[in-house]
Amino acid sequence: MVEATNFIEQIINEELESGKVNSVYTRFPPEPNGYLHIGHAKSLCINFGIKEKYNGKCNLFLDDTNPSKEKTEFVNAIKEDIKWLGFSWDKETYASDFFPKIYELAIELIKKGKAFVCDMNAEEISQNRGTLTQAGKESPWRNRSVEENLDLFTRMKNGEFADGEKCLRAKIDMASPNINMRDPVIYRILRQTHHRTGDEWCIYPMYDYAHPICDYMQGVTHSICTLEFEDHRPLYDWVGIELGFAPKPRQIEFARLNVTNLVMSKRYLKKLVEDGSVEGWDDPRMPTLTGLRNRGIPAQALKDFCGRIGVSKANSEVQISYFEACVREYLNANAERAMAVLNPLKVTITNYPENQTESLDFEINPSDELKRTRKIDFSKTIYIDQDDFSLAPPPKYFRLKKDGYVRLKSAYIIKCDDVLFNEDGSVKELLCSYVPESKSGSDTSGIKTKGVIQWVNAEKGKDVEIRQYGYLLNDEEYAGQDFSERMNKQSVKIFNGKVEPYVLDNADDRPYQLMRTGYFKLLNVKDKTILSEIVSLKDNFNVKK
RNA sequence: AGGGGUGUCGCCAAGCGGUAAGGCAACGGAUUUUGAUUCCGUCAUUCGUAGGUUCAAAUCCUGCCACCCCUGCCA
Repeated sequence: MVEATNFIEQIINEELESGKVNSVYTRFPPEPNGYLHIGHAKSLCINFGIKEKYNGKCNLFLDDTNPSKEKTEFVNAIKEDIKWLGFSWDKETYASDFFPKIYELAIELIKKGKAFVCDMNAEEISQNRGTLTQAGKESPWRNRSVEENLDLFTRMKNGEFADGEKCLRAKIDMASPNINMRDPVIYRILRQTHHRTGDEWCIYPMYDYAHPICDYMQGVTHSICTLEFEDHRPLYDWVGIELGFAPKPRQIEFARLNVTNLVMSKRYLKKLVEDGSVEGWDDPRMPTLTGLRNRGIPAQALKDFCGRIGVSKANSEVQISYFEACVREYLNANAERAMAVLNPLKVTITNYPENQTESLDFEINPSDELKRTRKIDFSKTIYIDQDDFSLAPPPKYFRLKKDGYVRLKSAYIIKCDDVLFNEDGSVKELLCSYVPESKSGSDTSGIKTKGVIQWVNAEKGKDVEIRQYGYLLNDEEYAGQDFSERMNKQSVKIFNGKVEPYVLDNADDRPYQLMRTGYFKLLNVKDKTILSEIVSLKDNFNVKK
C-alpha cells in the first residue's frame, strides 16, 4: 500500500483496502477543441501520476461528442504536449469510438422506459425546466409508448427530422432540486461533419450521458474531473445504475488550477490566436503547454510545480511566483552558465598587451559534479554592462566605480583608472588596468573584491536581440479592457546587447543562465531568432539599501 | 431563494479526537569568483464564526457567516 498524498489517493487506498477495486484505471479526457494549457497539466499529473504510483493504467481519452468544435489539429497538438511532459498513455480512445455502443444503450434505456423522444424545441425545454427554486414541468411527450419512442429514435438516427426538431431525454425527475436530473437531453440531432466519423451520424450523445458509458467501456475505475461536475455526478451514477454497470466507475472531483495573472480560459486564448494578438497557440506569452515549452520552461519543472501545489477541493489561486520558483530551481541545477552584457560599455585594459588573447576556463555550472569548463577569450578590449559601473555609487555598491576594484568573472581583477565621456556627458569608455597575478584560479594578488561582474570580449561578442516576455495579464488593472490592449501593456522590451558567441553558436535550444541576469533561451518567433527570458534571477538587479 | 461544494499563516497545503507538517513568499545571519546558489535561523497558543459534547476538538454535534458551482439540444 502506498502512502496517500492527497484526498483522491486516499479514496483509492480505501477502495483498494476494502476490495472494492483491485487495480486502478484513469483517463485524461480533454475535448479536442483547443490546445492544452497549464491547467490541464495539473489534471495530466493527477491522472498519470496515479497510474504510475499504483502501477495502474491511464488512457488518453478524447471527448469528441460535439463535432461543431472539434478538430484533428487539436488532437495532434494534445498528443504532442502530453509526450513533451513525458507521460505515455495505455490506449488512445475517443468518445466517437463508442458511438455505436452509446446508441445501442440508448435503445436499452428506451426499452426500460427510462428515456423518451421529446418533440419540444430547445427553447421550450428550457422554459419547462423550472428554476433553481421551482420544479420543472413534465414534457407532454414524456409518456409515449416504448414502441413509439423506439420508432422515433430510429428515425432520428436515420435523418428523418431536422436539427433540433426532436431529442432524446432521460426520464428521471422534473421536480429534482438538482437541475441536471430534470429529464436531461441525452441525444441531439446535429448535422455536422465529425472529425473522425464524418457524416456517418446525424445524432450525437451529450457529455453527461456518453461520459459514464465511455469510462465503463474502457475499464476506467476512477473518473477524475473538475469541481463544476459535482452536480453532474448523480446523473453520472444514474446512467451507470440504469445500465447495470458493474463495477461502476467512480467520479471524483478536484479544484481546477488558477494562477494569478494568467489568462486561462480556452475561449479567450482562442480569441487571442484568432484575432492575431499573439503569434499563435505556441506564442511564448501563452499559458499553453506549447507556449511554455517554446518559452523554455522545462517539462520537469512544470511537473514538479503540479506536484507541489497539491490536490484539494478548495477553490484557490496559486501565485505565479510559486511556478517561477519551480522553474528557477530546476534551471539553477541544470542550466549552463553564460555571460552577456545587455547595455554595453567599452572597457580598455590599458596595461594588457595589444593583440594578445588569452584562453580562460569558465565553469559551465557551479553544481556540476564533473566541474566541467569551457574556454573563453580575454583580451585588451572588452564590454561590461553599463549597470555594472557607477559614477555615483550608492552605499554597498559592490561593482565597478572610479578608482575601485572589481573582479571580471573567471578572469582578472581590474581597477578603473579613468572615465571617458561623450559630449552629452554620458559615459563613453572606461580605462582600466588589470592585476596580472589575480588570474582566476591562481590568484596571488591578495586583493579581495566584493563584486564580480560579467564581461564579453569585444571581438568575439555578437549582437543579438533580447526580449523579455511577460505572461498574459489577467488582473484588475486590466478588467474590462480588450485583450489586445493587455498584450500591448506587457509589451516586449528589446535590448541590443553583446552576447557571448557560445550562447548563439550552441546548436540545441536548452535554456542558459546569463550570469547576474536571468534564465534565457534561444527562441524563434516569426522566423526571427531572439534570446528570450524565461525567469529572472532573484533580486539580481537590486542594490540592497 | 432550491441543490451541490469549500473555508487551516500573504499564497498553496498536511491534519481524520490527544494538544498545528511541509513548500512558495517574507525576514534575520553565515558562506560565495553569479548581490544567484547553498546553508542556518525566525515566521499560526491557533484552524470562517458562535455555541455544545468530551479529561481532551482544526478534527464530533448545532446554529450562523463568507465564497464558488448549477436553470446549453457545450464539455
